[in-house]
Amino acid sequence: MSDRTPRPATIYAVAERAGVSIATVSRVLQGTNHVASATRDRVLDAARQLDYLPRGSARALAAKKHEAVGLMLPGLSGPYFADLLVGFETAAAECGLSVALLMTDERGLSSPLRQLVARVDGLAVMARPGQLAPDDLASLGRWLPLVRLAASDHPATIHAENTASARELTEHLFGHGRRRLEFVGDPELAPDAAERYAGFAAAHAGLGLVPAPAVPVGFAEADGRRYARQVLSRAEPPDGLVCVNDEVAVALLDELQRGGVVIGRDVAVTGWDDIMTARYTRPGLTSVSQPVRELGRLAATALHDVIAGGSTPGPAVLPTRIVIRGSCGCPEALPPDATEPQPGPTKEETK
Amino acid sequence: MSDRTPRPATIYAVAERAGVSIATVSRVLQGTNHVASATRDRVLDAARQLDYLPRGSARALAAKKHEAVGLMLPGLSGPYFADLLVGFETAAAECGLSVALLMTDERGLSSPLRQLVARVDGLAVMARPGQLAPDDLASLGRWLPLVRLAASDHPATIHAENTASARELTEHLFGHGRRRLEFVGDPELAPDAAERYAGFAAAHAGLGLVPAPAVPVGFAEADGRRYARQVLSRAEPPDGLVCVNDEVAVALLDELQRGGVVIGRDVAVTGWDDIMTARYTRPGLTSVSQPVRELGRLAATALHDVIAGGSTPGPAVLPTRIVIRGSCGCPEALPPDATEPQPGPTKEETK
DNA sequence: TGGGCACGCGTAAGCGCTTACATCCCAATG
DNA sequence: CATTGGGATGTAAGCGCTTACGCGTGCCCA
Repeated sequence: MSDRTPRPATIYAVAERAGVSIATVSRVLQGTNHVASATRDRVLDAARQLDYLPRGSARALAAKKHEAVGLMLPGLSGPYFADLLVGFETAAAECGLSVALLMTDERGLSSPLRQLVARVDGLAVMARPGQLAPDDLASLGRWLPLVRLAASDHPATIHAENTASARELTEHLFGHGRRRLEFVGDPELAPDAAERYAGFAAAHAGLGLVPAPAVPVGFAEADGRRYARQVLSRAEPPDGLVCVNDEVAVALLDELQRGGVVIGRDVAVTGWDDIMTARYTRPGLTSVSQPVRELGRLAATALHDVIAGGSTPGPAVLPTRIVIRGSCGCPEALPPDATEPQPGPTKEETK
Repeated sequence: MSDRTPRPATIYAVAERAGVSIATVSRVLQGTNHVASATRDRVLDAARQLDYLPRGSARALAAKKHEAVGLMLPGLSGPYFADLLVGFETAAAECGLSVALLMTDERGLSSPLRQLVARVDGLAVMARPGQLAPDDLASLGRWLPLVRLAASDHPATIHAENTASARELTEHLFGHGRRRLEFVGDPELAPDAAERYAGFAAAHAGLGLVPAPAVPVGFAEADGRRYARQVLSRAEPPDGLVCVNDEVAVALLDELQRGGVVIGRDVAVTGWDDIMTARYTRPGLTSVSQPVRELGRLAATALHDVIAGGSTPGPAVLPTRIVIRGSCGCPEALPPDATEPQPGPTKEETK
């Protein structure tokens, strides 16, 4: 613990011990240039004996690169961000890049952001609308390669497909005979939400219907619960609820059930993201599965390409997959009463 | 995008523009020492005009500190790690520290780890047993302050209480009249798991019973499913299953239900972590809630204290809370058949 | 046998900051 | 009026590494 050597070995110590110059040590350690294998071994030995570890800061300063990328997220609640992060980190590591993380849920972001920007070679940003002024972003882009996540307004954004899936999902509910649909989620809160509502509206337009206005609620369970209670108190409740994400959907579903509503019969409920919980509600939650991890991975590799190659990162849109379970009204191979045996896995029809 | 200036402003440019020396610029920018307010304003102006941003690497090199801490995790699956990360990042940010993240699920960790260690002032490590050789850790500790997470063998570990809660949970099942209990989880896979099994065993010992050997399965849903199928095929199945975490528990619960087993009547099931899904199974999953976010927060602040103060980080053990729902056999205010209205929130008795 | 050419390695010039120390100037003091 | 002290600023020495450049070998080929 406390036998931490006051001054860890430097490249000079290694060079001296190996009887070579620091340049040679440097060459050996990063594998550039040719070094006679005998010399290399001596250097490697010396480094090992001294437990040498090059200071990242010194390397970064001299080489003018950090070998690190940053990821800025608007919070880390829910499985969505965790998965995104996994994909990002994995891909970054494969490219030999460290990952610096910044969550800026509520905090004033200016100072931490600058700190982050000063220590990475590229940055992936996912931010809520209004969280980051366009000026800030422009200024960021002047410093380093930038990739935007799920920002429909940005040219080089990378995100999952929303509008078409939302339309298809909505049409699926129409197919179940549902006509009084509502979109539960605030389009103002995220570009993704806006696109999903657009798809919801498009499906209505396709049938000559007028979509109900979006229900402006947040992304958390509490938001879903709250709205469910409001629905329960209404004289003419909707017969279908297209939720902006699964958190809202499962909470809403749960609360409606507690209010005596039979999901899939009285009302159809759908979510978005296909989180773990969607598989465990009764009925299972029909949802839209996004390749979130892939999204993170793509962000990291895009950054790596830009950093390495210098090309501008292109936009990308990833495909989604509608996962049908019981909450939309589809039959489900599940024990409604668990006393009667019903073997076999959940039926998950994918389009 | 591509109007990225080839050479961003340095401290020299700012100094020149402000008509002062770089020392003064440095002093102004980090608020040390006294600088005449007129001078300060000139410097600040110049910096703003040039959009100056100090290179992190140069600062780190000169100041011999990175102002960053690292977090090493064995994967990021499930809500557990995400929450831990949130706590860690939040606290680190409050201390003015950047966060570098390293996930080392399967990868050979040597190289990325070294890269990480070279760029932070302190490191919090959570690793599976055997993932990190004791030598590695000792060597790490020689480089920088280290905090271990959920590593019962380490002196300065910080983790949540396990044994007592497991014992209490097990005794709760005894109270339901259960006698053929099994612990589903591999004590070899994590110190936490070992401690939980120890508590499970202690409860048995308290009643003069001999605990069944632990069922060595992993932490994932698939592990729970697999074991459930095995249980279903047995002549004399257990009447209580204490699972190492909620992922395993919910999957097992689901699979048993599909096999016709009535949870809470035929068998009691409990989990650990109190993840979101635990609230949505039917019956709800009885689980143990850990202050995971607090754990992350504690790790970060501990590191900060060590870095700043030089004191060795002390161990810490955080309290847990047993959350009773229906899966253990307790009555639950839930609609078994959702056609009959049953208002009111889930009853969650906490000890 | 000599010129050229790789190859292997050392020399030294930075990279952009922090900070100990020196310096300057002016107000306060005897 | 000379002296002194201290606040404001400049000077310069690093921090530990990368890398352009160049020198000295030994070897091949003419």
